[in-house]
Amino acid sequence: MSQNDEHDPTKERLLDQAEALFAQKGYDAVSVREITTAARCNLAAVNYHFGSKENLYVEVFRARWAPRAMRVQKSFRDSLAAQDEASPTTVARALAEAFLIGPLSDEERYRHHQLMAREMGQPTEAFKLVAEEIIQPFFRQLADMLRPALPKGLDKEGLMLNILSMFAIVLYFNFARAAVTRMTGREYDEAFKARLVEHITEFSLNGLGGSKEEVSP
Amino acid sequence: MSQNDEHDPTKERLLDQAEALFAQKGYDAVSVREITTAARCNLAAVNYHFGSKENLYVEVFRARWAPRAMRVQKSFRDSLAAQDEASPTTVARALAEAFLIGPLSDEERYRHHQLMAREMGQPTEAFKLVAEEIIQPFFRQLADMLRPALPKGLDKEGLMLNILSMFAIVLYFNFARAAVTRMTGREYDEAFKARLVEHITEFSLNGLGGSKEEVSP
DNA sequence: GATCGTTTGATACAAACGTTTGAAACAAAC
DNA sequence: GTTTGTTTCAAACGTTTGTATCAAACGATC
Repeated sequence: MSQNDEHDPTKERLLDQAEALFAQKGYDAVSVREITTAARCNLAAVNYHFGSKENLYVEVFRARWAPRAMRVQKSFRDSLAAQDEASPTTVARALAEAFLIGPLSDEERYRHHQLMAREMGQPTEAFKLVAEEIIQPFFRQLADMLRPALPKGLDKEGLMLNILSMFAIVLYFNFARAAVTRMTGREYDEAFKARLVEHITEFSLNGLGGSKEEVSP
Repeated sequence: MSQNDEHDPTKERLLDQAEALFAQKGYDAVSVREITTAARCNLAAVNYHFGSKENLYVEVFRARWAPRAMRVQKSFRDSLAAQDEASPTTVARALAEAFLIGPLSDEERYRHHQLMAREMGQPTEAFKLVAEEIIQPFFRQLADMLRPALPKGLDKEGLMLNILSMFAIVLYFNFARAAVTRMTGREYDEAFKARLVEHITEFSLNGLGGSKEEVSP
């Protein structure tokens, strides 16, 4: 064998272009020809490297989406570690910052959440991978962080609903940019994203049981 | 002319089946043959009645989606009118109830929010219609209701962000049922939907400036 | 009951789809 | 320099796509 590493240029280009197109248009609206043209390679390359269009889609999640999700999670943990303690306020702000500003470029973030939203609404084979290896472990971490600061009477399910709601908002403000821009009249520049972080932090506080705290750091 | 009313059985069946399939699979994953087979009519019927597949899609929003959105809004206004006053608490609860329980069957609600989520992430011609005639007027109503109860210092944009966040949560718990069921282990039965209404009401309160109130009615 | 516009039906069409093929090009090993 | 395994390429495969065509069936009006 000659290689099992990840440095085949054609394969890399296919993954990049496939992800961008799948995120932008959805699986069925993208043709293999469109992907291979964008990746400047032959039509047969998809079937040679990935076996099928569907395998390529799943591989996009394994090789591109999941690593990027890990980077976002790390960004969240780092900015939280810089705080004195993990109060609901600091957790909420760190989460909003990681997912709305964080380590990703604007285009990366858009791709990331478009793909996520599509899988949320219509789970495929890729969702199993994403849920088991990325989302569930992260939610467990979040729950462990927040549990000590919980108000009495909030059970495990209630905590999960709160975490889901925070994610719903973060997801929405990323994947529905067009709608948000239309409703607010604002583009996603740095000022607006900072505003969104403030908003999400404040909005999430009550659910997280931190309504008695001050929002500003 | 023989008719301009809405009682052509074939046309109606086409709209029904098209909506169900578009919601379930997305525009590109559904073929005209699939729609006409489901509607038990000839292949040519789509082009005869709607001119093209794309027109049919837009017409689904005009003839099915929009009227249903109006029914949900009416349900919201009615349950709010039964209250003494439109406090943030009652508004939040009425909204959650209208969109999670409300007048729609479970399948209707699922269709409705699937289509909405798709248009949010990737707006088409249909989104213009939906935004201008349904969403924006409703948001204006909501803003007018909430404005008197606003805490000081919450500007127009902040109010819009709060409304968007409430909708993000409501949308998410409807269109991402599969993901929510996976994370919580709960099916969307009456008990869970009631739990979700409670959760959303409470979660939204801080953002809406009602954190000083009691949640239970 | 003949005539009209309207709706259905079977069929045809070119274009695009995902996938397969087999030969050419390539790089490394001997 | 030949051999070997890997990758790329143009071309073609059989299906399926959205749309067009046109005759048959229908329903009301005269």
